[in-house]
Amino acid sequence: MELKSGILRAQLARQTGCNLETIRYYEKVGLLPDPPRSANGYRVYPPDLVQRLQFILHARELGFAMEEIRSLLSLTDTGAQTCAEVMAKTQLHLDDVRRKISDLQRIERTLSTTLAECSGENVPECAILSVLNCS
Amino acid sequence: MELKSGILRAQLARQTGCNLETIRYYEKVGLLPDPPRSANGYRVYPPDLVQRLQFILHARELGFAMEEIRSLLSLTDTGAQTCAEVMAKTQLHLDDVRRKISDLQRIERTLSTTLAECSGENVPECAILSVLNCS
DNA sequence: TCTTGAGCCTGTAGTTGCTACAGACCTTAT
DNA sequence: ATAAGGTCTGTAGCAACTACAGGCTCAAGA
Repeated sequence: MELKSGILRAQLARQTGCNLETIRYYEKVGLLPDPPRSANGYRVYPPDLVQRLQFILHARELGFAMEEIRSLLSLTDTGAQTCAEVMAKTQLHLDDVRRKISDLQRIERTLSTTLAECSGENVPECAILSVLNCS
Repeated sequence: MELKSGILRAQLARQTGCNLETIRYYEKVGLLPDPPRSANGYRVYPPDLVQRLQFILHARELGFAMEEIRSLLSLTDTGAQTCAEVMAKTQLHLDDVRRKISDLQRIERTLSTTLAECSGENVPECAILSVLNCS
């Protein structure tokens, strides 16, 4: 099969560590463009898509939601993005991450202090059950 | 409508703060039992279901997954639960919570240190974009 | 040449934990 | 008589994927 300077989906997946099906999903939701097709209908990606997909995957690792990633990409797609804009979006995401951390920390404190009150023995009375049953 | 010592779904929702539809959902997935019905087909809950639903809601607030709640309930439903069993399940959940916290903290550190490197000005160069674009 | 196996295509279903309808019934009050 | 509100059922939608099933196509080996 002749591929003038393009790669197939599995190669894109391998080069980025992305799941094969996820690539198709990102295409469906518009994070990746509809790629050109070869004569037999196979997707043929230009090599710079490796970079774009890696951008998406890195953003995902940092917990950005799809909608946030979409909006970051729409900035860079114009080529006229500014650090100020990117910072603003990132700051909002960071606020969200911090909220999640403190929610989880509150849960962590409740669980660990309650666990510390448990006898851990083969008895029906249990501090955790008391907390869950409290009205 | 005659309800011998039972309450309707909306009342159960009001008394627990639970969403109306969520009650039906918990019934469908087996956390709440199929309640008896009045002549017209309305659900009529015995009053102790308030307690059970509150147990579920408290567990959800503490981040327990449905499957974990199901397993806690199946312990208490026998009436022969032990503190040791409940502790073991709770400890597993706590481990999970702590994993999530440290994942989020890693993200938080990356985001905040990268943000600190940003100029925040109206220029295209941006530390965040560099991180997202790195290969 | 035939066949086998791998790779690609599409569409769709499943995941978790809900939430929100649509359309039909029933009850209560005016 | 009718209007407003409650209840019922089933189903669709959310995020963010992941994993099939069923059908082509392609390259390599016997």
